Amino acid sequence: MASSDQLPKNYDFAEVEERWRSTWRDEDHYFDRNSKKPQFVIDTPPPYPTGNFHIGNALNWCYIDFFARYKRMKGFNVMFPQGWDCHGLPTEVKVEELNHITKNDVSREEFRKMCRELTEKNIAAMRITLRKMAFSTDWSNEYITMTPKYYSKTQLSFLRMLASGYIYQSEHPVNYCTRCETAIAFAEVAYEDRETQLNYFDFDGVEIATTRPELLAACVAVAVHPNDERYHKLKGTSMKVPLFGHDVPVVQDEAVDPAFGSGAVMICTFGDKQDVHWWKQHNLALRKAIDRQGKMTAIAGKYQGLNSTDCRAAILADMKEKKILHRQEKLAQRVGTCWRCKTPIEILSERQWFVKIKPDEIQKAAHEITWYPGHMLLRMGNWVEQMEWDWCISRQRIFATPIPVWFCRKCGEMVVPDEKDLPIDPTLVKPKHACKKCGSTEFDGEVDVLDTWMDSSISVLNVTGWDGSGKPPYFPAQIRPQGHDIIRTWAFYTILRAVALTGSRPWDQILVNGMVLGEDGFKMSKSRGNIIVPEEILEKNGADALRQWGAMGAATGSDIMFNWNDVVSASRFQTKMWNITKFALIQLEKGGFDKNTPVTALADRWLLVRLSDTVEQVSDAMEAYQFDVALKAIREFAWDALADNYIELVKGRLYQQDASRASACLVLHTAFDALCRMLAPFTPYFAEECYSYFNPGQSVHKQPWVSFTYDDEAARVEGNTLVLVVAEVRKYKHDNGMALNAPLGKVTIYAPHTVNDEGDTGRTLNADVHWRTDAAKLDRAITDIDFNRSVVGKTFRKEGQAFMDAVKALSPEQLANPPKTIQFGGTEVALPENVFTPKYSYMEEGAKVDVLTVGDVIVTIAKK
RNA sequence: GGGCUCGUGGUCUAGUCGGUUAUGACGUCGCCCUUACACGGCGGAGGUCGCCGGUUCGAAUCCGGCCGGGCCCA
Repeated sequence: MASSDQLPKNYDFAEVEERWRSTWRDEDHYFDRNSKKPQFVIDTPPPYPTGNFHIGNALNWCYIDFFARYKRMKGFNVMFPQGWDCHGLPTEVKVEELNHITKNDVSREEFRKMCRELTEKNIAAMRITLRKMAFSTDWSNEYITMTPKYYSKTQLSFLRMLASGYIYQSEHPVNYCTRCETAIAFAEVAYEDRETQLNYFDFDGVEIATTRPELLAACVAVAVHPNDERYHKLKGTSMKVPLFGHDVPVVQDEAVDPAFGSGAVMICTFGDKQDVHWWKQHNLALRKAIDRQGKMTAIAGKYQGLNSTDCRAAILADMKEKKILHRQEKLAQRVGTCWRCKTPIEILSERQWFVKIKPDEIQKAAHEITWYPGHMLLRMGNWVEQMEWDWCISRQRIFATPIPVWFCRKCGEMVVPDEKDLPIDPTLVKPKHACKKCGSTEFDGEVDVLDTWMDSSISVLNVTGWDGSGKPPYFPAQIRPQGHDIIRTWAFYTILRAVALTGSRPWDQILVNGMVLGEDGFKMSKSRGNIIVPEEILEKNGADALRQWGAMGAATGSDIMFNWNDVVSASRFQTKMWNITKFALIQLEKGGFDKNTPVTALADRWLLVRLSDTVEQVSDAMEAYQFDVALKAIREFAWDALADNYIELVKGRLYQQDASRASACLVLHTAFDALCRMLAPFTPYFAEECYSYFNPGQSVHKQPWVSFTYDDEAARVEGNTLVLVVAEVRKYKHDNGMALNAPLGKVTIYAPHTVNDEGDTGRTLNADVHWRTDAAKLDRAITDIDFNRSVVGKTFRKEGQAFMDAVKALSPEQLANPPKTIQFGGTEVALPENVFTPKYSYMEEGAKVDVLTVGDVIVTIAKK
């Protein structure tokens, strides 16, 4: 044990956190591949390396670290890996920005190199924040998706799914961002409200309303509702498209809303998802009017080369000139946009690669996973149920995992590499063998690359040791922690891939965290100016305070508003605990106790009962990932039970030197030790610091989780009474304008049981206290009656009020000594036990005394 | 329009398989520098638990409707 004068007066989080950070060793958090302990593998989210670890990440990682540390203390072999999901557009855009180039100004390889360098720099910056936050990361299991080691696994998974028929290529309409010049998946489409114009124009004699006149060239049909009598005569005919002159059929479809616009609608390839639907259903022609750059194609005739906005204006102008534009109306609509750049997406038909979605097997696996909170499973279910198209996994970009296939230049045959040659970039290397079909040695490498989610959706396979040969050794993982915003992407794709590649669910449990909102209750955004970065909190209040906010800010799973109040109260709790530490150290260094000291005094036994309850509550909450409940119970025990009640009660005993002192010392030590351990997952720096003063050279993070139990029902009941009595007398002092330590004179406590308080009550109240078990010899008058309404209601139901009136009508003698039965409403009924408590006013031996009642305990205070 | 979710003192929040006086934090007001702590202690004020209706002896809690916020999706 260290000496108490080594403790600084104030807790200096900056100094302490820095010191432990440089003391702790990474190896202590490594997953042990030779361990016999049960495994607990975490499928940590690999963040996108933007260079800034934002507060949403921080919350997510707090949860992970809480249970990672808890599980280690519980004896699990924990793997808390750290990945980095590198590929993708934002980095490409950033590189273009920083270097003032576009991706086409340099070679693909040069561009990739620039992306890699930026990513490495960003990862380095984010690692520093992770370390400051004291996350117990397993750095031996770090993975970076842009490295050959990782993306060879991505490519292997691609080849396996290609071989098993999950992956195919096909020409199919896809969502396409013409600014990013790439296909995107539905999960990457963000819908935004926009105001647009609905244009009514003459379409070969029929009025048609459209929001997208620029797609006139891509018109392939006119659709009407089959029951719409206005258009019965059009059935089976064809119509001439204005301005362009090609003929299109008239089709009938129930999905046409006769009340919208004119009730006749033109089908274009493709204005929206509905067009795709109709196009498939009615087997219509395909007319591509917009190309990958968003420019009008040759079929747009004189409009060729215009972008869609200019084309729209030009076509409307031409319609006006031809006097076929009838009118225009404003219309609010939701348009699909690219979630990264907010450009409205186009639906283009392109040759792309797809992953087959099999809803049933995904649902089955999703249901085998335990979801925290449970309702998040519904979100997954809803998403799976309404999937219409397969997952488009090809992208026309550069910084991504290459699709490892070639095509024979002569016969078009697809050629794949040997698995042992992975990773490969088919644009840089050639196949090792000639084409099996035609013998040609001329090939074109696939230039499309993979969707980033193809990398990250095998994170769990990567960490559990998947290499394509049999079941991965640590699969499935125990838990996936992630936010609810990426259920439809990361969680969904991971389940899909795990099932496709291994046939089973990827994890046992999934813990879904909420979003972090700004202090104003809105999503954090630059425009609102409500962004809080973790670094700012680390600077002002330290990692432990930030972590406490993460635990207590809201129930696990619900959205959490950032709140400086919570950070401040977290810091105050640390101050309080720091002083408890100091007090305990000062008392315990005086010595005089050992583990075999008998614990006899009521206050001591009571605290052990409270501690036992707390340990149980906290442990249960940790198992259920209810970090708010756990930390709240810890704080309540430390602040309320230990500091405000117990220490105040036994202070006097600790200041003196006798046998009863040892009992208090043992209890104090037991409680303090348990507190350090329970705090360890939440406030690792702080818990380590406190623990180290009592156990120099030892780390609290290597101790087992608390398993303390103490069963003493009498101590619970009587101790609660004791605490309430003391509080009541303090309040009495307060009400009488006395200082809390002012001497009080004779206090007599009439309790139903003997109380061995070792003089604690008298010392803490600074009074001449006498505990007695006999009945108080008081003249008492009943002033009121308290009913136990839960008993009254259960027993008498509707007659409850009548019963209470009957009791009130009893004489004072009867109330003081209640009969077994009572009459009311014409019948005689048994008087239930504990159904009422009379309120008394007391006189002791004719002398003036103040009387307090606490439950069934009577306290008389004889004034001096 | 659909699904999910939330609505509790000035602010944030716990409680929600019904039951005596609705939890805590921050703020606020009063008293107290008691040999761990004034970054503290003790106490007070402050709530028609979104609104309306129902079930019940009894509803923040269960049911129905409405209003409002958030997220996801049409």
